[in-house]
Amino acid sequence: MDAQYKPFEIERDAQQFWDRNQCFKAVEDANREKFYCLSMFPYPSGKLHMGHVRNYTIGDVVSRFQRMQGKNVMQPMGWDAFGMPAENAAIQNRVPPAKWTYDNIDYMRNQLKALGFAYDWSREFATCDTSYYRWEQWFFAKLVEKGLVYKKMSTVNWDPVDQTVLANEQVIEGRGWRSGALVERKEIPLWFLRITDYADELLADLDKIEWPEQVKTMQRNWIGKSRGVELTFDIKTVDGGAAEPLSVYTTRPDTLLGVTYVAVAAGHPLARAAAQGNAELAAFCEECTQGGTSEAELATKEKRGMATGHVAVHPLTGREVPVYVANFVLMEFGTGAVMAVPGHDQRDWEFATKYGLPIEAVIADESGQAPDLSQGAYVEYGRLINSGEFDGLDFDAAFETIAGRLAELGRGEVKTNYRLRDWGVARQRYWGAPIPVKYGPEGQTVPLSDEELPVALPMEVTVDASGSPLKRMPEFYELGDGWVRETDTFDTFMESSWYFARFCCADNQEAMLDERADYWLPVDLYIGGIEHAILHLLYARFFTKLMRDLGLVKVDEPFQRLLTQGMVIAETFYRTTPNGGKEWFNPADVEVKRDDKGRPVSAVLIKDGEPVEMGGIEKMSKSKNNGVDPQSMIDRFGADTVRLFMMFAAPPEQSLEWSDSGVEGASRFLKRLWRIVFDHIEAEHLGAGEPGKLDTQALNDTQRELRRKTHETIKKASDDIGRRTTFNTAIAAVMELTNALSKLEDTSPLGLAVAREAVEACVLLLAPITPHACHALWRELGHTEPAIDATWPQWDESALERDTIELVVQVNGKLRARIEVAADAPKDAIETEAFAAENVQRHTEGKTVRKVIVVPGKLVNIVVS
RNA sequence: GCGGAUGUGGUGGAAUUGGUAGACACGCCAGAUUUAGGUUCUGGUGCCUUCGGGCGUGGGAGUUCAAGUCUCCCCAUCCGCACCA
Repeated sequence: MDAQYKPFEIERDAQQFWDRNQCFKAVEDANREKFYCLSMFPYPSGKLHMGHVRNYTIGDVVSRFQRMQGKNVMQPMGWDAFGMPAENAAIQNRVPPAKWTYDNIDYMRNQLKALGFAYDWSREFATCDTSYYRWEQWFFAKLVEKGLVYKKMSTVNWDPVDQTVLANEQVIEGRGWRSGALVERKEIPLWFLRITDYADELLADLDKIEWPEQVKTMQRNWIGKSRGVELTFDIKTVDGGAAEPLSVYTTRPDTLLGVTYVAVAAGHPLARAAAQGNAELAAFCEECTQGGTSEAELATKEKRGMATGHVAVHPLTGREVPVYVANFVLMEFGTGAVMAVPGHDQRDWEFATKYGLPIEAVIADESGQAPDLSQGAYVEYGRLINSGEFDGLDFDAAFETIAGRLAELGRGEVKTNYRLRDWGVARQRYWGAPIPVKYGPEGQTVPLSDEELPVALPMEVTVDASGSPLKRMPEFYELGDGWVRETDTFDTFMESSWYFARFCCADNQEAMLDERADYWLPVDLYIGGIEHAILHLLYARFFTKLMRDLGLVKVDEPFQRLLTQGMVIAETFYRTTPNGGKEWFNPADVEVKRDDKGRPVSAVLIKDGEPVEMGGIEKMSKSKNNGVDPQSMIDRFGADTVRLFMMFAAPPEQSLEWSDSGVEGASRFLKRLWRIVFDHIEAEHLGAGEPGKLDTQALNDTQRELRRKTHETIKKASDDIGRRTTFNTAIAAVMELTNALSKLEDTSPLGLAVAREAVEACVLLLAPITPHACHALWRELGHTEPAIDATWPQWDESALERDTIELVVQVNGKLRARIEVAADAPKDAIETEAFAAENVQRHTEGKTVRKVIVVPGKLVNIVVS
């Protein structure tokens, strides 16, 4: 054994061993408990970033840990390969998206291999492989047959200069990112999946899965199930005629008597009709179509409106209130119209204040009086006032009574609503899976049959900024006899909604899924960024239910446990350029100066020695140039050091701050571990050649203490990795054990035996985290079976027992003494001991003891006054 | 704007069930070895202090014998918002 830790040799050897023996190839085995561990697959953007390394290290640690628990583990990897960046790269570099994507995949695969992840590479695929998306097309066609798909008009961001549809990301402050043109909202027909049909099940099944509560809450709020009333207002037009009654939905029917106006979307038929004879209103409606479609943009922009001149007739009182067109009401949401109660809704209040509309109180505050509405709306529940016959009712009674009255009058009904909207899956882009539908000469819309599938995406294309090349390729869409193929492609969320199932049987060319999916599913632990908490995870859950209902899988939910990992962040550095912009410098090119307490005070660029500004700690990104390249770290320290640092620096759910000195610390620890094991083996050789038998009855105090530390560490690390997934504290515990081990100077046979137990525990407990070093060390310790297949160490409860324990003694909650008592000492003996302590006497002298609290095993608190 | 989180020494973090705040590591200081520097090893390190002790977990209130942990209000930062992935 080499006295020196040489990570590059060790890592090469270990990886070759695993590869040669196909250690991570997963085979279905009904007699063993399975564990399917999955990390969110990457988009092949070019090279791995630290976020990937963190994500995949977590998955790998859990996979290797579960394998050591004896489970049949499957950990696959693949590529989420469709998406906009490939098109953008194609425009910039004139490389076809397919070539760009597959080149990136080749590079990134090698990076993953260098990190030593225990993947079953035989299951690898990219979603842009025809052999993958053909089944998505097949599945979509089945959904069309089942009526779970429909086409309807929908709003998109339209760039009038580039004549193309823009993603929300491509709309910067209301303008197209390339053209700079003011973006317009445009209506086009698009394909939708009926996710709302599954809203109730998606909501209810959240109770079945072990996900972080915050993620479940976000999904519940996103689905947004509410109970309310849908009611109608009669409309009197400007000229005194009648128009179609206006339908609105409200969750606060108790405030119905406080309605002082109603508002409709600019695209609402009522608004369109009113605009016809009203140039000013028409101009306003036109203005409302400008700007992006994102909810954040709509919600934060200035609320504006204009009266239509029409009036709405209150369904209960007959009162006539004005009808406004408002820019914050959208056709996509609900009925495209809202009733406004400015007294009890803040947004309505602001709008009413701005346009001088009446604000009336119909809900009493806690004191039973009309609330003060001069500074804002009163939005709490309360008893009704100024509501005629409904006065005095509380929310529940008012809800039922008013809903009942509306129903009697044929003016409304109780209705359950969802915030969730159906999923628009069509994109007007090239680099995606073609939607498998054809259109006939008489307007027929027909899903493609099995014989017509797959529709392969043409690979040799020229991409420019003016939209999908498919729309300019008759050889793609012309089918003859007047039939044409759909040129839209799928939302890339479609591919990521079922890849976890395909990993179970990626080699099946005859079917989408087979019985192997029943063996592996559900995924036991799914790991990925919190940014996917809603969309991706909701769509994957939805797809699982669709696949179940088509008989393809047997599970209701795809991911039993979920771990949402935090971001990787780093310090930023910049200089202000002469034109007022900022030039960002990579942390690798900057040297930070510290004061004598170690506080960073300034920084200079290494290249020119001139100062740079410190811009604060931010998420690693291209725009701030603060990304640390994982490859350069692997090249410098080796994969184990990078993995160890990532797992040690923070618990997985929190953001992790990159620190060069932290990485050096991780490297130092591995060197130390290596030397401790080396020294131990040397000591064994210098001694009798064999460590003595571990006779637990014969241990002296020091030996017993180390042995207790060993077993405490095993217990803690097992719980930290297995249950809590707090790898940082598991590592800290092992570090404590190595610290104790290096203090031990005992070369007696029994001492060596106790030390060996500790050394082996360290190696095995760290094996999932730093697998290469532990692979080598385990072999050096004389084991022929590889560390990956070693049994996870078990703790011995009897080793944890103590004869005496230390208790703290508080006086009035302040720590005053520590006492050593027998582990089984009775309460009164503990009290006596506590009062006997010198410092306790000093603080209780001349005072009256009011109370004594004894918490067994923890403390004694003496309350005096 | 709406929804969800986070905030603890100079720094990353620990404290799992309301019970010793600061484990472990980084940094810094001192010493040893070596010395060109680094490496390695040992010890110290929350702040204030009249050396008795006092203060201290973003800020303010509250519950409790006891609060980083529970409740209320406020501030700051981050994530998501349906065509980024």
